[in-house]
Amino acid sequence: MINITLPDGSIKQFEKEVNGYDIANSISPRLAKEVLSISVNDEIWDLTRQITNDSSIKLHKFDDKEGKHAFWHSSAHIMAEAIEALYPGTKFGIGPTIENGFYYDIDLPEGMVITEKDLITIEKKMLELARQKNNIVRENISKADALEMFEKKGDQYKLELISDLEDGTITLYRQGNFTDLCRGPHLPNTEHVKAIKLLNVAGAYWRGDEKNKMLTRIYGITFPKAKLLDEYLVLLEEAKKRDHRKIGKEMDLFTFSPEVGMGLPLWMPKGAALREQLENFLKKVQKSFGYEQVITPHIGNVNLYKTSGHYEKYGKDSFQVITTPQEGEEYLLKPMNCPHHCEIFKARPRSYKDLPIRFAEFGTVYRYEMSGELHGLTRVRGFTQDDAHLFCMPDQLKDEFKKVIDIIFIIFKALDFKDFTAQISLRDPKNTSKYIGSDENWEKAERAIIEAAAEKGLNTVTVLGEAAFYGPKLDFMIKDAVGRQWQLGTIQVDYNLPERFELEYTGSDNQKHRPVMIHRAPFGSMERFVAVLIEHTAGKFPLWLTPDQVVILPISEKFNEYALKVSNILNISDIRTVVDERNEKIGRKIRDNELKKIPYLLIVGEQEQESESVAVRLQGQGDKGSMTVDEFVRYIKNEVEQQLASIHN
RNA sequence: GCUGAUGUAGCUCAGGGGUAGAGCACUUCCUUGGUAAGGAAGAGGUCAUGGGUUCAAAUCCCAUUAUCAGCUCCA
Repeated sequence: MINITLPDGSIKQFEKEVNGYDIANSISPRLAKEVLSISVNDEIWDLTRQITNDSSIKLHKFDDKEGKHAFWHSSAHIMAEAIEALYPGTKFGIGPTIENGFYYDIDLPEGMVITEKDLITIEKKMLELARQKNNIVRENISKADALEMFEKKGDQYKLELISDLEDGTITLYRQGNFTDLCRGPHLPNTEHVKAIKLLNVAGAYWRGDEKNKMLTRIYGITFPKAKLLDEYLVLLEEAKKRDHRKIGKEMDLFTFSPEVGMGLPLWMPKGAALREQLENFLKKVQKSFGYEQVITPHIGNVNLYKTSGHYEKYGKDSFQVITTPQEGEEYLLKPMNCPHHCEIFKARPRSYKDLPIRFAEFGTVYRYEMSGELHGLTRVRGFTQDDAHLFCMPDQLKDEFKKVIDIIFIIFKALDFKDFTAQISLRDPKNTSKYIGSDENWEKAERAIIEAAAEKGLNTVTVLGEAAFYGPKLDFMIKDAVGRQWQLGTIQVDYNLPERFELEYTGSDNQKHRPVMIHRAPFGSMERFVAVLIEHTAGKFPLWLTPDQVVILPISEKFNEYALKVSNILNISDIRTVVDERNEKIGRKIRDNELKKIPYLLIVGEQEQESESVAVRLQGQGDKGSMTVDEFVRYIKNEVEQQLASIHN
């Protein structure tokens, strides 16, 4: 007699051992049809695996994360089966599931390539295989047998994977003519896979190491119903419409020119206006947190970066040194602001009474990113950090750190960024040579971050090996329109640069002490932040921020007067006269054309000359009815002030 | 940097060894008071750049360059 506890706490009894499929069937035939995998005592199993002891279980359908995982994992196997059939001799790397779908890394026989056109053929083959309704069978195998089997197949990638596994834990999955090394779990049968879309094909290094051979990676996604696939494809299309590169072009926010250079954005008037609003907003917040603005040059002597350690780490991969008519004199385009701010700290003796000192600068820096890395505004070679460096006593560190988290919260709240990941990035304990500074300082710094984040009640994920070379970080990641994660805000604790720059303050004991440094940039960079902001709002910025208030008075001699009133309170970068004396009706035509480009629009159309009343409509907010221009100005002023007030509180 | 794809008018794209195409945008005129109006006419392109093959190249081949997707990297 076996007791199976269901998620609601009820217990079902079975005469003898059962599997997930039997349990589902005992509840309802419909469930049995839809169920894909099962959690047994919090371990995910195949439906067909026999449960021999009392267990608590949960059945997973496609709606569950666990169900999707099994579904896509099996789909990856079906794809591999199809590829093996179509391209005999192909060797297989790994084929995991990802957030949306799966991929498989394959090594095609010499001379063969798969291009996007071939994906349709593979899709068809996959559907054909899925329709064969093959059972997917799990099999335990000894390490020796597994090695022998893949040796025979000549699949060196699987052999490499197997050699890293413990004997006794190795399982194979078999469906049709295809067998793969796999931990599982899988669907019981291929028939569940009804809709298949292979999305793209790209290169990927074996085991993610650029020294290894590059394999062909095929990405795909599958669904149990064709309708779900259609919905997903529509979603993808919608996401592409929010791409900041597309919207940026349409709204005339920024552009690139090959003449200027790749990865060097040119901000157009509206984009510059948007940036200015963001900068003003953050400056105001920072001022209330006791920051002081500083300004430093765009270049610095090479020695500055040799002192900081950046030159040794990044020198050869950076824009190269700038020489001068003076023999031996070398400068570097500023790749970061920290060393400059350290020198400001050093410029005069500091007392413990002055700390913390907080130097802020919208500092433009230049980094030679690899050409394949450049991506719209999210990854560029010249960008402006909303940078600040806080110098404090060790016992002030945690408090200061928490205050920076507060600033980031203010920003994310103001711009309605709810869906972010807070990532604690620590150094890789197995490879400490990549980092500078003593173990003791690293431990102190890492502890400070972990504690501060915990005390702020942040849900964090911890990633080893993601720290900066001088210290650990707390990074705030946000996804773009198509689900790629980008790091925005970052807070870093640093005991090392103060040592390298020999920074000191005089303590209450009249002794010299070393301050601790916090590097932080809540936006990350203006460029990347604007990019993510565009994708989150689809270009419909909040009123207080938008550069695109266009006021149009179709037929009115008072246009200039009105425009001035409105522009005094709004950040209007584009007010266009639409009154043409020769033909007063021309105004309408311009307005229609403008409309196409402007996602957020104020239209003020005069209705009755005598009363000076206008029709106001905020695009995206509907009609606001009739009001006079003065009323309109007051209304907008009020709106903007309210928005700003609610943010700053 | 690596693998693959792409580069044709301001934008979105079709075409393709022998006068360069469409829609939208732009200019002028006509019609039209209201959130992507209609009509007529016009302007706009060494088909990314440089070589090669050919009687002939925007088209085929090679190289370069930029963009896109992914990998790697990200102070």
